[in-house]
Amino acid sequence: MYATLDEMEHFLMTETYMTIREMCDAFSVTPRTLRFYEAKELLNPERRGTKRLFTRRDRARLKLILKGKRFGFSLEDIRQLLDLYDPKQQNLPQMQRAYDLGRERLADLEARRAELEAIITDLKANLEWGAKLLADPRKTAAE
Amino acid sequence: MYATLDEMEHFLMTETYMTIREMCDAFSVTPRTLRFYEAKELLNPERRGTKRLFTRRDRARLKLILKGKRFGFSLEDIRQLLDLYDPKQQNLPQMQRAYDLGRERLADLEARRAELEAIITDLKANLEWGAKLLADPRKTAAE
DNA sequence: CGTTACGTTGACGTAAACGTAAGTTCACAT
DNA sequence: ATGTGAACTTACGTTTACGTCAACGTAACG
Repeated sequence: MYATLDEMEHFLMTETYMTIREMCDAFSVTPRTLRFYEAKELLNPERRGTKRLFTRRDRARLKLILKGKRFGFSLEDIRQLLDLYDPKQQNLPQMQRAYDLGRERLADLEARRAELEAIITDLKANLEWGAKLLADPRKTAAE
Repeated sequence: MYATLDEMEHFLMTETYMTIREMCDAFSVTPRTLRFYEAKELLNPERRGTKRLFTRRDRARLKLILKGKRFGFSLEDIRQLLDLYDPKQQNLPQMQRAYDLGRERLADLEARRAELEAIITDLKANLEWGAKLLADPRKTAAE
């Protein structure tokens, strides 16, 4: 589809509108997924007649959605985070709420980072132990 | 239930067996969840008669399960990781497979760590921008 | 003008991860 | 002997996040 990844990135950043198929190819999702996200108000593409036209805003949001999912956030969690990222807000009380919510999320994410760090360290140690065992099975009984 | 967290930790580490209720209280899960994990072969408590007795091994595994879930791993993903952590393995080919799988997971986790780092940085920047806006709303129009 | 390709809206199906209710059993106190 | 409480099994229900038709619209191509 694209000669290089950079070419795709450029397309993603510059192009004003993208069709559903272009979106699917660019993000490796199915049309069903995009329509589902729209139904859940995570995206809201414009329409030319009946067809969807995804904007840069939709692309930015989709990126965040996919990342969020990889960290075990539900779509509902993500929807709330998205509002925070959206420079379309101007209602002050609502902004304050989004801000507070954002600080909570940040604390949560930093806690996760610590956890993740621990898990990685742990797994590494375990793998090294496994490597030794595989290299010299006689050591099996050793502490 | 416990006077301090340390007391609970001590209980978790020293006690040989725990009932399903003790497990639920200690890990904030429901009985259904523990039985479900057993059915999926993520845990295998011993039995006194018909009742489940959870061992230290079960507790260690449950800890990992809950962590894994927080990072978006499926129970099936986790089941495979658990075998890797288990010092009960002696089958060599199976160990080799677990080892290889573990290295893949490690790469995956390190990639996630990078992503998480990026997300945190991003969110921080966003929050600071939000803080300024909240402090001085007139700046709304500024770049 | 037909058909091929792409897109749309329902509507129903499905896998994962439990929730929930119904009925049973077993230890133990009254 | 009987009730009370905790745990058990069996089985169907629920939520999330889509997959998978079916039936239709429309734009373009030969």
